[in-house]
Amino acid sequence: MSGKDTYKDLLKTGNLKSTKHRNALLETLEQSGLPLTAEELFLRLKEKNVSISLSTVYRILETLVDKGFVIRSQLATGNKALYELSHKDHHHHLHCVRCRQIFPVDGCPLEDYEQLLADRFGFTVTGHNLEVFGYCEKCKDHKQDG
Amino acid sequence: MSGKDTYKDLLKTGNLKSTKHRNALLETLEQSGLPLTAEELFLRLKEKNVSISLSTVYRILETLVDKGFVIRSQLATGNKALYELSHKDHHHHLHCVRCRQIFPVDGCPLEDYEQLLADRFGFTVTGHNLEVFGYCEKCKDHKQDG
DNA sequence: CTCCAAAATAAGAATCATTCGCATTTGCAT
DNA sequence: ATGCAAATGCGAATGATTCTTATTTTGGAG
Ligand SMILES: [Mn+2]
Ligand SMILES: [Mn+2]
Ligand SMILES: [Zn+2]
Ligand SMILES: [Zn+2]
Repeated sequence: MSGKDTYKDLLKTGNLKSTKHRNALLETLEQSGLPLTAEELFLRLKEKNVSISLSTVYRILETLVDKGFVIRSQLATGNKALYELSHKDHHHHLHCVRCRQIFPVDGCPLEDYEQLLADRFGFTVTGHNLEVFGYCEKCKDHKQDG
Repeated sequence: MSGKDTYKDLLKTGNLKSTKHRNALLETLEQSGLPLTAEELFLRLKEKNVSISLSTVYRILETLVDKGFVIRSQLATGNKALYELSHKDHHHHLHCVRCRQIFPVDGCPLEDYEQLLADRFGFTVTGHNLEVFGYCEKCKDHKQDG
């Protein structure tokens, strides 16, 4: 499940060289399953004894976003960007405002809406971002707390 | 339509003093109708001969967001936050990726979805952000251009 | 109206995520 | 194996936002 060249073919489709940094970063994103910040990735790579510069993490992420292999998102409140693999099906996340946990939710409620926008406004939709805030099951009872 | 104390009552409901800066900023947001960055607000205030510091623009915006009078949002791609009045009905925006124009759209396609999230995941939704990207009517023909 | 304490502002420094510049190393086609 | 373009390391630079502190303004008490 974990090799140096696991993502060689994927990278090749983007005309990108297969480097240990790119493979390790992609593997880390895959193992996470949840979106991570550049710094979180940097730290997880360190734990795996992958020596890498934070600049390189950012550079690799930028490249992978350009190629469409990675999705970048940014919370309205948060200051750091989040990155996750895009090879999974399109989906969204629930953000618990108390414990900060992120819950992925399969599927998307916006397909009909995008068609409506095309019909009514002549707007050709190419993508969207949706983030939902609230209290997760464990935190809903503490809704009043600080 | 334009006075120094136009928003005195609104501000009072938030225990905020009615200052010329706050009134002018709120008036500018109201006149815009579209979300603006802190810097855009700063420049529009200058044009109105309102002498204000950029730090103050940020500080006022933070205060108004805390009180719920202003909505702050951040594009996944963009680096600057956008601010708009929240006293209007809940709505979303279309972002043209070519001409960068923003088109407000009344209404929200997510009410049913939020109920579904509550039922299926026990997640108590308190809010959401939705941004739709694509090509506006004028730009759709140039979809291939740089 | 005058005066005071609290709140708000100006100005610039500080912060922090992200990007850049350039020297060095690495991947990969030949 | 060789050479060159691509990738990386590392520190400096950038830019949006926040913070610090002195000064000014507001709203209310007297
Ligand atoms: Mn979606
Ligand atoms: Mn909405
Ligand atoms: Zn929670
Ligand atoms: Zn357009």
